Amino acid sequence: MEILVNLDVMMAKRKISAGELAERIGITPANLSILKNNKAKAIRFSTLMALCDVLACQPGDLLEFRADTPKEEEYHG
Amino acid sequence: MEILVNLDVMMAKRKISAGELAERIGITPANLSILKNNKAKAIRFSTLMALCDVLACQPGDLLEFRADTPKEEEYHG
DNA sequence: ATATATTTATCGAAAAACAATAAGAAATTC
DNA sequence: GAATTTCTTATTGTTTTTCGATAAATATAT
Repeated sequence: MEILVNLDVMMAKRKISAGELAERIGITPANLSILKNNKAKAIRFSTLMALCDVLACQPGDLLEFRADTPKEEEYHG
Repeated sequence: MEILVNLDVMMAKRKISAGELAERIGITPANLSILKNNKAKAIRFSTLMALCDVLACQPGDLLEFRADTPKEEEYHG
């Protein structure tokens, strides 16, 4: 059960690089990377807003609730 | 330009009260109220996850990016 | 290989969640 | 319409986490 940040998908759709996105939303590339790779534990609405603005999308395009990552055992055991 | 928390809509759909939701996701009613009434400036993924779990919904059902509240002038001016 | 882009890591500072609590306001019930 | 429950607002303090700044490591082209 987790929240995933699907920034990579939206970036691919918009053909925008991490560096450019970081610059346009006004955070450092280092911090954007943390967000993009699911290392963040929270997000400020100001940041989410900037992302939605620049990527022209909705929070639902960036955030996903995944109830479960099925375990190996369920496939093989 | 803002992020809105549409918790009230989802709560209405699920017929759940603020008190019960607070208890089930494990935060105080006071803090849930802040979230529900758009007074929060950020959200932890752990909280968003609990909300999505209990309400059986996606982040996109709870969070909305609104580009603009049209100003009076644009209607009358 | 060289240059560029991204990721990871560390440090410090500022912001904000959240608990606990109390008090006020608003619904609801009787 | 009074009592009761529920919700909201406010305050204080603690803890968590973002985020900037920076540097180093890694990956990705060219």
